[in-house]
Amino acid sequence: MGDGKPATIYDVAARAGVSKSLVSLVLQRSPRVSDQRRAAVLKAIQELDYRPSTAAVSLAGTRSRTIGVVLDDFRNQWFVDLLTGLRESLQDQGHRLVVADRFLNTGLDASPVEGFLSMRVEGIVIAGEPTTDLAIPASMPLVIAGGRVAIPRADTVANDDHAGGGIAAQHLLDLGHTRLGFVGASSAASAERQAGFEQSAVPGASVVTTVLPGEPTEEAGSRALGILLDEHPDVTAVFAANDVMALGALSELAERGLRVPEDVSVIGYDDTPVAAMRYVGLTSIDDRSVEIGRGAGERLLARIADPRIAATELLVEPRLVARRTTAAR
Amino acid sequence: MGDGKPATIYDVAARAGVSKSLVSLVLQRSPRVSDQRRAAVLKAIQELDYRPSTAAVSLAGTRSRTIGVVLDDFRNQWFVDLLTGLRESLQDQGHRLVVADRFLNTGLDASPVEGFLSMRVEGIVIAGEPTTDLAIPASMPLVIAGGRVAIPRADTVANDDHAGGGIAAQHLLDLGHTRLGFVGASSAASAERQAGFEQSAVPGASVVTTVLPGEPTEEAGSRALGILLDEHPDVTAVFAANDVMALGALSELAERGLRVPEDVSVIGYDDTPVAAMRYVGLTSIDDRSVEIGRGAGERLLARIADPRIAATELLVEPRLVARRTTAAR
DNA sequence: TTGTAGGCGTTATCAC
DNA sequence: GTGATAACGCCTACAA
Repeated sequence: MGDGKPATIYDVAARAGVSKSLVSLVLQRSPRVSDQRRAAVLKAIQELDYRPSTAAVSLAGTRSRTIGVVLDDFRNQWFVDLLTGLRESLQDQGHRLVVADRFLNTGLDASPVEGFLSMRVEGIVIAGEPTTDLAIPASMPLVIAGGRVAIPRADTVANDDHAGGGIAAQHLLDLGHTRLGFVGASSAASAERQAGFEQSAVPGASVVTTVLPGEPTEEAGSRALGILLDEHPDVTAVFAANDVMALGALSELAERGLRVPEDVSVIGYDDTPVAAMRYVGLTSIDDRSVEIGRGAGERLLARIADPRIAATELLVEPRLVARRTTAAR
Repeated sequence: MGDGKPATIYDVAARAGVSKSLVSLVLQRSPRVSDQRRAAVLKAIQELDYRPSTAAVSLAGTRSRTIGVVLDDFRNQWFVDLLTGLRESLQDQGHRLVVADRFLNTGLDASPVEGFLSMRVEGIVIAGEPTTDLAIPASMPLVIAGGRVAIPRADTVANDDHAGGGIAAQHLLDLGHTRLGFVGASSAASAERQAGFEQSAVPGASVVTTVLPGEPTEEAGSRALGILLDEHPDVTAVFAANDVMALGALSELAERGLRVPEDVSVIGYDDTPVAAMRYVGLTSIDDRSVEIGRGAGERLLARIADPRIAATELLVEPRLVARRTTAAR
């Protein structure tokens, strides 16, 4: 099939011996078409390898049936599961997903949102913390997935960090640990996780913490744990604000000659792919990204249907994923 | 700005007191517009927060100025650097990048290519090995980035696996190792890397290999190294077909109580983000994804400009990234 | 340098 | 049921 220009409805109509309108009706699965003509049209579509032009569809139609997903960075893998959830809730309704991180079209657009606006998306999902420079029109249906910073008119669907911290504490208590440590950074999530951790742990154990200003990086994890161990060498279990910091903690422990989990148990947060690697085997708290995505999609659909509904906040319950880095005391 | 419907050129024209065409000319940076009118138009655009509709643009224009990038899976992080390179070479020409992995719009399209075809993209980049079920029209400008399976009419830009294997060997020889091992799987890349490795190593060292059928997974890396060490316990350095397998090798070594790099040096391939983590510190071969992306973008532009040019194959020279898992004998 | 008219491929609104 | 016909927002000759 050496196709020159893509086929149009006109081509299909001519080939099927019907009008352009009829083709359009078939495309939209209208029931008001005789089976005979429908078959003829479908046959022609097949033969011509016809494919509707999204440009023409969204220009002529009242809606673009497209949802834009803004990621902060393709390197933050958690979006993969989020997309799965979004897909589940959005594609049944025929919505197409378009993803972009902050960098994908820099040089063309100031922000990924710019591009989405040009595409006339019907709604936007922001994965993670929304940065203030996104400039999203007030009339655009919007949901924050995984972020805690609420934007007044936007729905929020996120993991329950406080509960997650509690789960981490309970796990360590169950294993018999009584001298616990927490390493964190200066983010809302870290603070929430810490609070939940301490609240659930304190009745049965002592908790010492080191919270470093700045991002929750591997480097920060190493430094924080170093400081914590220098002051409290008797700690037997450590909860890190996220997996990346936990990785930093692990390398710090290795450098100090401390074995994991024999000498110190370590638990992270987010259940990232790295944590699941056999070489790492990090016990972590699964933030249920798929669920978050599904919830976010549902909220967005509701908001698109009726933009005036009140903003809601949905918390998804996290759960423990036990691996090799935690063990009984 | 409670914007109801997005502004159109008509609105802009009316506000600036000019015709619609004039607005269009300004948008396209035409020099044949008086500074005065241009200023007026730009001002109106600002005030109305006008943004051209990509749908209308690609419908009316002769070209969509859009490039589709097909990823096999968002989990394979190497595409991140590839995108950087693609961006560098494509966006100067005003091309917009759209990415999709195999799953993004399943349920709507049979394959990501379907969606791109509907969008009337001007070209397609396939990241990694092209799967045969993609069904790309012969007339679509196409380049395979990072894959070795050539499609007749497509350009190929890839890392020079053979050279990379040689670099790995040379590194280990330089460190004084003489009993080398290789663990691989059944992929074209693995075979090439192995060949390059053996060819450069054999003069000065012995090489034993274990190649397992199937995918190059962490699990395969563990198994392969286990087999290799059982038969050849005297090996002091191991080259794995990729970082993931190397990770598997590392965990196998840990389980056997062998220290890295004191007892055994390990070197991977791809220089993935995981390898760069402090906790891992895996010496690896950088496949230069940014360069590959840049090259792929350039090839694609050339092919779009003249679809009849002969398909070319560009090999990018990889380079060593030495970290903690390799040391002198 | 500026304005006019036609068309891009599809949906939506009518008549028939 | 089916088929004209007018939008949709923009670009591109072409005319002025």
